[in-house]
Amino acid sequence: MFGAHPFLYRQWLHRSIRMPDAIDMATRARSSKLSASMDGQEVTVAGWVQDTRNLGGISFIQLRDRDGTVQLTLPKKKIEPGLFKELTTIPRESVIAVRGTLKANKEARAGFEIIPSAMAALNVAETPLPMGVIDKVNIDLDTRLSNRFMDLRREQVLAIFKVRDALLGGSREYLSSEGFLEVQTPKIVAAGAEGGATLFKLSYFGREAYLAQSPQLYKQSLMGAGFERIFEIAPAYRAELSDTVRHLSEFTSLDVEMSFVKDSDDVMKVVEGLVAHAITHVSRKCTAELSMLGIEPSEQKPPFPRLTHEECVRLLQGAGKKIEVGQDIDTDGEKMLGDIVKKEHGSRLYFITRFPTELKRGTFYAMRLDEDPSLTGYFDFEFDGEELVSGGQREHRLPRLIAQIEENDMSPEAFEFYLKAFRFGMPPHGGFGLGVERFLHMLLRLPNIRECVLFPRDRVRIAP
RNA sequence: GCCCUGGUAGUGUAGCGGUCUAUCAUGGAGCCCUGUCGAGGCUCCGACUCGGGUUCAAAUCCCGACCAGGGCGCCA
Repeated sequence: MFGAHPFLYRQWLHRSIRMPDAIDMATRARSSKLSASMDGQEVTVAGWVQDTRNLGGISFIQLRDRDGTVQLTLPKKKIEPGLFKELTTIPRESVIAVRGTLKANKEARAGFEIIPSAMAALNVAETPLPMGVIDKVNIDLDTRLSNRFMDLRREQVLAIFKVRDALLGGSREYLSSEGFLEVQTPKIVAAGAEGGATLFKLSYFGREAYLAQSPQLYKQSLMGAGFERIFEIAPAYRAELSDTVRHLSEFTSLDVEMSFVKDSDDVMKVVEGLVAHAITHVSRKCTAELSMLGIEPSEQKPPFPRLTHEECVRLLQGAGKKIEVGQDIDTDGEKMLGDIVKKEHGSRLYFITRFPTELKRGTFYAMRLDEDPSLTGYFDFEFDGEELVSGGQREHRLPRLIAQIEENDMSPEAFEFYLKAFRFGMPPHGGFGLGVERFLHMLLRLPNIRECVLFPRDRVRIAP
């Protein structure tokens, strides 16, 4: 790997220094563990040199780690000259370890500072940096993503991933408390849940295989297996030619499936319980991160409004949109609807229920309403006019399922492994899929969904 | 895939036929400064995406390629 960059490799060898005996990494404390109450103690800190302010007779260095920054203060007369010189001239973003004395001091913003007595330059950064970490100039998202390892050092970017962690943590907490079992299903599959156009094809020991676009068929198989209530948080792959601020080629899908439901409403209750709990969890746990991102914490209380697809169309017609009942709501209509529902129901979160069968055509496993087969029990769950969740009760009766597969011009033979589970005891069941990045995108009101992924994959980007 | 817009120092930009030896900020190199935290002062460094064309003259106009941004369709 280094073969292509001998220069970089050589430089790395030269500039890296073994940890000197004066610094014991076993005692290293992260910035959040230090406080003014430790006045006079010897401490070891390590991190990235974020900023150096050399005023001549005194210097200040902000040393950053995952938790924040700590200030190193170097009064020239009290620091050994060689150490002063080394610390004040090391390039920004170099990684260093420092031992020193913690001093409580009201003049320091944190209320304390560290007076260094020894340092180790663990990795000296080259200059100039490909992008600034704390510079006050804008950086294009494309530049940021091309230098993502450096972009992720920025505190507001890191904050997104701390929120993501809390969002998934809150989701797991809720689902676990509701008796759902966390599972993992294969991502290399022989057949897709929907049409073939959106599948990434790959060569599997000479045979054709695909990256899973959804765990749908496996989730349902597990209902046949008697797992009753399961969830999965895993990547899903879509080879759609979408190039927008809300699409990714690889995204994280939070999928839920549950047996013995009476109808889609049972599924909706889990959706709203999950979403409300996750938002509340984030609001309580990530106050600092939310404030850094300019987001007001909010606690959402279910139930959320439920509007039938037909009602939504009528609302849009009332607002002057050209649309007919039974017709799909386009992107513009979806956004309008988000505004209307917020105004009339006071909620950013709502369900669109009773989707017309015609609009869920690819979704052959959707159960249709007995009283009106032109409608399904399927719903979308929307957040500020963006689709967050799609789900509903599945068709568990084999003859109808086969008929619906055939109606979609697909061959039941291709789904044999899946259909087999319906022949030997399949309970009525339903579930949903939630786009984790979509959730973050809307919750944090980020301009682009790519912000929510460490290393996003889109139509053109496969590196880094 | 379609429509629109744009590519100028490491980064973000101004300029949009001659006055460009290309603006500003940020950054980098260096110097001064004992309380910085958007530090301050001084010096220097660093760029017109590529290929054709039009013109006396192209960063600037035209064509193509490549790259990027926004929108649509589709979807989580």
